[in-house]
Amino acid sequence: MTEVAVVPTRRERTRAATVEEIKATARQLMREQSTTDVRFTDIARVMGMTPPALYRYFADRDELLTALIADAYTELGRAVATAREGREHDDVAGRWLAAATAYRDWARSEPQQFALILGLPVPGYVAPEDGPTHEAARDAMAQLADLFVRAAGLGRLGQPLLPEVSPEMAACAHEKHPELDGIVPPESFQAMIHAWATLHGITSLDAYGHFDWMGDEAREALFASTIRMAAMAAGIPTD
Amino acid sequence: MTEVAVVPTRRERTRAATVEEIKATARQLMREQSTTDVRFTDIARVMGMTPPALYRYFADRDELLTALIADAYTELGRAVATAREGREHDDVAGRWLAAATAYRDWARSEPQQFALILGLPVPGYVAPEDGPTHEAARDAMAQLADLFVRAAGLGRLGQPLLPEVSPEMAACAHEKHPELDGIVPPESFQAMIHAWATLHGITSLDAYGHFDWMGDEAREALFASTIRMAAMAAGIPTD
DNA sequence: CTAGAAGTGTTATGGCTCATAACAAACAGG
DNA sequence: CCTGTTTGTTATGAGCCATAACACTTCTAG
Repeated sequence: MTEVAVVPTRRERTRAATVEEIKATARQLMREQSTTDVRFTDIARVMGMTPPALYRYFADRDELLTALIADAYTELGRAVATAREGREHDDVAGRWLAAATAYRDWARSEPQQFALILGLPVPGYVAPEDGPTHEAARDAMAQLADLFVRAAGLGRLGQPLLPEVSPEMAACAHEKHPELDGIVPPESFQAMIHAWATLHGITSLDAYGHFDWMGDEAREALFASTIRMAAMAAGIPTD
Repeated sequence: MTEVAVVPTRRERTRAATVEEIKATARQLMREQSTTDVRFTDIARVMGMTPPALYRYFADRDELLTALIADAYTELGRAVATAREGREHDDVAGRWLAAATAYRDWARSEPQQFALILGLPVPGYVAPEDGPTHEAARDAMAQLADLFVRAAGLGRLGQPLLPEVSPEMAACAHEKHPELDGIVPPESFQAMIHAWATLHGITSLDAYGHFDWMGDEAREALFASTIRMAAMAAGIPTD
């Protein structure tokens, strides 16, 4: 346990680079072919290798898929967090808008990866024990929760449009997110999920092309109004 | 053009029955395997046939997929319409709740088919010219529009939470849905899509298992509150 | 410096699926 | 009963996943 390799060796670096190249190539092919179904043959061909060589880096397609899911989940989270951090700490309205827009933009630019983490589980893929699949949901919630905690701390978290909460939801909030106790009231916890659902709905429909029948300007305006409505309904200040 | 076969022959009937059995088997396998990726081999095995026989009924996998998508779109529409018709004509609140619940229940019971029409377009599948893929969106909109038209006719369509509408959205409403002119104002048209986005978001997250971390009662309560919030925000009476 | 070990790539192979071709059996109408 | 259509079969080829066996490169220890 002493003297662990703090500095990666040359081999470790080249191996890591190859792993990254494989994943990047897979993502590129996913974009080009508009599918989450990646063929080892194609990845290898693009990389100038033969298919079996990929098995030195990933045991099978599921393992590659798991890595891609983990990456996607991380990248979506990072995109949202970065956008959020770009606004002042006390600009709650701006932070909600920025985070929501980042969520939407990432989904539109990477619809396959978005589907990978928040769509129907991929053919044949089974999420590993406590895997990152559902963690995307948890993380999205955590980022939203941070927004609500901050708004509450600033005393700017308004009452949601729907102030009633069922005992089950209140209990769920207390059990699953005890860190919010005394800070974000149950009705705001519920409203938080409402806001996320609205954001996720408009994003999904948009990312999968179901608003293609309307013009770009109208679609942008629709998204903006949806986010604004969600904020109003959730008690997020809209300034 | 005279004397077209109004009565299907025996052959036509058996053929249609086989087509239905193929589709039903495909749907069954989709459910059992939790995937939209259906293998001709499996369908044939379940039906006691050999794989090439299926090509007598569908030219290739895409054609079967197209048929399944068309069916799914029809069935979702029918499920929602049936639920809606189960309520009195003037029970606007009940109709919204019933329609939304049917939408969610169908998605939960048939997540693969739901993903087929409203998720990421399937690997390799290209929607035929004016195909039914995006029609699911149009149909969902039409059913919602009917609800709003009826509410407006009864004078019970309230002002939405967000009364402002961008010129682009107003123009889009006028161009794409001229039948609503003078009946459903632009801000309510916009609110209608907001309501659908919220419904679709909560439904997608639920159907794909992203609320599995909460108990069944909490999930039900969450759905009910979300639908109620959406109604309030859209100006649908909640009684 | 030089084996031997570890790592990384290749070709060869088996099993599975999609899809077509060629052929056989069942069926409808004169 | 006979003939053409429909519907099924077996045979076959191409492509992909995955493994096995083998070859080359790179690191490391003596």
